[in-house]
Amino acid sequence: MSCEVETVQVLRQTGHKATPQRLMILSALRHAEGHLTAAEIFDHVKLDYPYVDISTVYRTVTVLKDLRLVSETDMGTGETTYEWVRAHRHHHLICRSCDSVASLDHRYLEDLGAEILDETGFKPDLDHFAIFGACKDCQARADVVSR
Amino acid sequence: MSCEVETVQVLRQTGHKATPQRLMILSALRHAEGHLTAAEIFDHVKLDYPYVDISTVYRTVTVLKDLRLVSETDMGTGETTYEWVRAHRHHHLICRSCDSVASLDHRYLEDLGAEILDETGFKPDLDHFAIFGACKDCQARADVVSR
DNA sequence: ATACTAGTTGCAACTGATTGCAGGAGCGGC
DNA sequence: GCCGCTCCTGCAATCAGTTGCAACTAGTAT
Repeated sequence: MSCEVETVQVLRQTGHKATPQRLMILSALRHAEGHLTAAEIFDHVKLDYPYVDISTVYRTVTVLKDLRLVSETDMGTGETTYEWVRAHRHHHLICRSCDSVASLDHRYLEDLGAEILDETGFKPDLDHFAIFGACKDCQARADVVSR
Repeated sequence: MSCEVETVQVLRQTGHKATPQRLMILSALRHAEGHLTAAEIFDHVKLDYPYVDISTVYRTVTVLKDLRLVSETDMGTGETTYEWVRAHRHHHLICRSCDSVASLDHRYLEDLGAEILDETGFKPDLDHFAIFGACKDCQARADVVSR
């Protein structure tokens, strides 16, 4: 647990409290590479503080998500995953057939967002999407049965 | 229950069986206006056949979803909703602040899909999206706190 | 009509996630 | 340093959705 000063400020400025539990959850997310499930965060925090409750993990990631500090993604595995939001915004292309995951630059969604805002006035959040479909290889193999 | 002949054919052609339970679930979805939750489908079917199990409802909508006969949408209410796929493909713009729901024409997503396919070779499914964000009114009121 | 088989059902147990509540703790003001 | 308001936590109950399994059945072949 270290260097979380800015995050703590963001929390306080928005009327939230910087509790030890939150800092531990924050730290787990910050120092992880890529996505973590709620259960993984839970296990990680338990090493330092065995009394945490899983509901605290869920409530904390909800707060962090609302503050746009972490992104939430349903990768289609049954468990939702969370990721610390870093500089490089990206999305995931998940193949329904072979479950491979590729990255998609934020640019594509940015254009879509701008277009929707222009034409409808609705300002979409397109922070972190999981887009399902068929990857190149599986299309080639054409064993994608769907219809 | 009527006029489900084509659907029954699609089921059979894909190696599925047209069971009474499925026909009732199908009928509930077909004759409903808009979205239904699994629980709503369940209640509806129970009127005709009180022995259905909720797991049958879930398994059936999964099959129908895979066949692209119904679309699944998480409207952010905690319950997933299902909708019979009709001619007019559309998406939903859901305001995080006031929970209002607006429609978005499929065209926007179609362009994005084509672009992704061209540049990455990944063929995305963009059938029916729920896009969260801030509606025009709530942006104006600027009581959208986020960050 | 009968038999066979793969897909389906209902049940019960289970998993991931959410919620209500009473006690506890952060943090801004004095 | 202490007070008090508000937010937060852990617990337990609950909800939405999934899964393993044995019994059953739609649809096909005979």
